[in-house]
Amino acid sequence: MPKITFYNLSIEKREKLINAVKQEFSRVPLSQASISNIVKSARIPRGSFYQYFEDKEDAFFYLLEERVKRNQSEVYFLLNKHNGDIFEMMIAFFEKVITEQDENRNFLKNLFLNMTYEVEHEFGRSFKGYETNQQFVQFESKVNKEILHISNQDEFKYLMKILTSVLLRSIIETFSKDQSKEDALRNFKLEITLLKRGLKK
Amino acid sequence: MPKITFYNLSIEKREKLINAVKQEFSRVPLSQASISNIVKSARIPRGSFYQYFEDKEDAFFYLLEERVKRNQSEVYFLLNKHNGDIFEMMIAFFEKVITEQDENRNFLKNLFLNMTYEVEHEFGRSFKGYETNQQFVQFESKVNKEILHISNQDEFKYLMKILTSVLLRSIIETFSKDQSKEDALRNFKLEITLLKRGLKK
DNA sequence: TTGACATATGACACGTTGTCATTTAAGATT
DNA sequence: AATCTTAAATGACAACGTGTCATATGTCAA
Repeated sequence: MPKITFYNLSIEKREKLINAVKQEFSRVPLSQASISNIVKSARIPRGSFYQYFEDKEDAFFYLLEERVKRNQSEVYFLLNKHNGDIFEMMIAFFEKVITEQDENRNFLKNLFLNMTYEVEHEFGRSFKGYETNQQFVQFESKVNKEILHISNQDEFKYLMKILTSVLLRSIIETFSKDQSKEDALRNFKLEITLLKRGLKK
Repeated sequence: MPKITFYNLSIEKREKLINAVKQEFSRVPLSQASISNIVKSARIPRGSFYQYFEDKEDAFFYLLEERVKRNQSEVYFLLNKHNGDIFEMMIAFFEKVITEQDENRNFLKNLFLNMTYEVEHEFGRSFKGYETNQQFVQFESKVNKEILHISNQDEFKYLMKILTSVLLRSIIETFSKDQSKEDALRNFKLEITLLKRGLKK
């Protein structure tokens, strides 16, 4: 987590810093990003960076968390829009992510092509909320369970795990192969179809 | 790929080097591994390392590829053992990976908790073989398609994609949460059950 | 013995990281 | 206004890691 001093920053200075951070993580993935570049582009002395963040990772996860918060709103919105149909929500979410433009796209590309467990775990919160609160229950209540082939609470969790792992892998494939929106969507929809109807006769 | 000089090495020296490499990548994930440590533990001069490998990644992927080759044999073996039932093969493979012991386990843990796209792609070859040859067709021919709910060649590919992504995420979860073999297996089997019967009523 | 080629070696230049002693700023107190 | 106190800013620096390169050493054939 960013240090208190970060939050005490004036809006302008904070924006300047965030932009520099974003720029660096859009340029290269976390492992290749350099603090030297960030401070250079934000025009702050090196020591200052460490006044605001613990390290590279800290800055990266700050950015990621902001994105996850936006995702959560998006997920709610899409779930409502599709009347609680989780499959349709996933497809809409998939489409939204892969059509992101410009710097955001590069950030996402670097993010998805370098999905360590920690990053995946954080990103997964887009759908689950944070354990500490009741967001998962809240989320669950928005889902139309009528159409799902599950017999208990527990199975719903596994269903979500399956869906998010297929979603993630599809996004990764899209970015890695630079697939067109159309191709990517067709592939993902096909996988969802298979998932819905089952893999075994 | 390792350079020719690497393959010209005497068996003893090569073993010594490989062990040092393995040790380092069992200690920490790729991004944190250091060549300095490797050469120290292999007792070779720094320059020699670069005589054999391009860089850290090169050494890492060499190790990974060796593992993938072994996986391929294992997959064939397990597929035969279970009469072409791909679901049973997956479960058996899952069990084998998560019960790996000692240094191998640490290597795998670092591997799975830091699954970048490139690593995942390489690892995925455990099931698919290499594109350049007919291994995928060969693999496919060993699978009992009778029990699969697919209507064409193409759908089989998607089915494999789904299964491998669920398998991977399950392994990752097992390592990240340090689950017991029993818990992990129970969870994975449940997911396979859901996958088989379909997620939608 | 010599030449030609492959391999080995380790010092070095370069870049990056995180720290810390020092300076500067911002309030609070008298 | 002068002084004190605490927070924040600064940049030089030590420590470390990387990849290279000029030089040394080994090998083998002519």
